[in-house]
Amino acid sequence: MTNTKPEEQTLSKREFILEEAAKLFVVKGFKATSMKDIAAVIGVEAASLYNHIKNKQEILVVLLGGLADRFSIGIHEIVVKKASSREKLEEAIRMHIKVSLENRNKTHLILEDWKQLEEPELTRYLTLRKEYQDLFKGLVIDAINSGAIKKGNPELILNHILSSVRSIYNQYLYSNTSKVSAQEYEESIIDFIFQGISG
Amino acid sequence: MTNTKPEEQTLSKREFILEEAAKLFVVKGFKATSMKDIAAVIGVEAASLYNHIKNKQEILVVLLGGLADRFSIGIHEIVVKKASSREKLEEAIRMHIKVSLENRNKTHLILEDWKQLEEPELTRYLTLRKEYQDLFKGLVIDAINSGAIKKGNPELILNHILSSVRSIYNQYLYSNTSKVSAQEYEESIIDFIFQGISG
DNA sequence: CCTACCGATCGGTAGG
DNA sequence: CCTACCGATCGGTAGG
Repeated sequence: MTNTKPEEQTLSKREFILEEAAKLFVVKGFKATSMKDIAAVIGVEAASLYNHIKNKQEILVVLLGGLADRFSIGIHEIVVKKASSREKLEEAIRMHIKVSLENRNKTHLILEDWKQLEEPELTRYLTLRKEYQDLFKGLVIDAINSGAIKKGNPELILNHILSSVRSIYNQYLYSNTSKVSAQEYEESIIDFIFQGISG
Repeated sequence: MTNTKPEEQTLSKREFILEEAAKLFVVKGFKATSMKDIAAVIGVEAASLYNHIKNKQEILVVLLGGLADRFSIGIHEIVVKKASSREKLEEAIRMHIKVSLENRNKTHLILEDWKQLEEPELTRYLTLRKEYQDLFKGLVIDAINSGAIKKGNPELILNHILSSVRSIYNQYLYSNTSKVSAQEYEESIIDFIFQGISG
C-alpha cells in the first residue's frame, strides 16, 4: 500500500519522457534528437533517463508499437463488421483520421523515423504495416466491386486515400490549418477523398 | 582546351556524389547517413569526398536548393499566364507532379530532412516554401471565386492537394504502385484531386 | 537522481 | 585520392 505511490510516479515519469521525446522527434527527427535534448526538456541529466527507459531505441519501439497496435485493432474491428462496403471503407478512413489526430506527435514517426528501428522490431513493424494496408486494400476492392466507388487500380486508390490522411501529420505543410477543429478536419478529408474539389 | 576534360570529370563526380547521397538519404535519412556510407557507395575513402564537396551540409543545401528553385520557377510561370483559374490550378498541380516524379530522390528530402538545414539556408528554404504555398493558395482562391471548384477553406483545400501529390515521395506507402507509368500516375492523381473516388 | 567516465562514431583537416 | 589523425558528441554504464 505505501509503495504504490512511488510506482505510480515512476510510471508517469516514464510516460512523460515518452511524450516529450515524441514531441522532439517531430521537430528535429529521431536521429538528430540526443538523450541530452530529451533530458533537458524533462529537467534531469541524460544519464538519469536510463532509470525509466532501457535505451533510446526503446523509446522509438514503444511509441511506434503502441501506434501500430491501435491502427491494427481499428482495421480488424471494421473488417469483420456487417455493413455495406462503402460504409466500411468510410469507417476505416474515419478510424485512421481519428487515430492520427489523437496521436499527432507519434503519428509523425510513421513518416521517416520508423527507418531507425532495429531488428527484430523493424520487421515486426513492416509486417504490421503491410497487413494493415492489405486489409485496407481489401475494403477498397470490395467497394469497387460493389460499384460504391469508381473502378481503378486498388493500390493507387489506397495510396491516394492514405496520402490524404497523412496531411494530418504533415501539418507543417500549411500551418494555418490548425485553426480548424478536429471534426471539421475529418469531414473535410472525407469529402475530399470521396468527392474531390470540383464544384 | 586540354584541361576541359579534367574539369568535366570533377563536375560529374560531384554530381555523382550528390545523386548517390540523395538515394542514401531516402533509405536512411540525412542524419543517419554518414560520410563513410556515401564514400562506400562512390568507392573512395570518406576523406576524399571533401575534394568535391565542402561538407555534408552542402550536399543537403545543393539538393534542396535546386529543387526549391524548380518548384519556384514552375509556379511563377503559371501564375502570370493568361488562362482560366481552373486551367491554371490544374497546370500548377501537374507541374508539381512532374517536378516530383523527375526528382523522386531529392523530393523525398522535403518530407523531413529539410529540418537538418542550418541557418541561413533554413530560413531561405522556409521563405521559398511559404512563397510557393501562398502563390498556390492564390490559384485555389481564384478557382473558388470563379466557381471552378467548390467553396471551402482555401488552406485546407491546398493541404489536400499537396498531400495528394506527396504520395509520390511517400511511395513506400504502397510499393506496388511503382508498376504504374508516370503518365498514368499523373492522370490518376489529377482525377482523384478533382473528382475523388466516388462512382 | 547525479558525477564521472568510456568506447564508438562522427564530420572534418593536414599533409603528402 | 589516401593515411593518419583530431576534437566533439553520442549513447550508455558504474557506482554511489
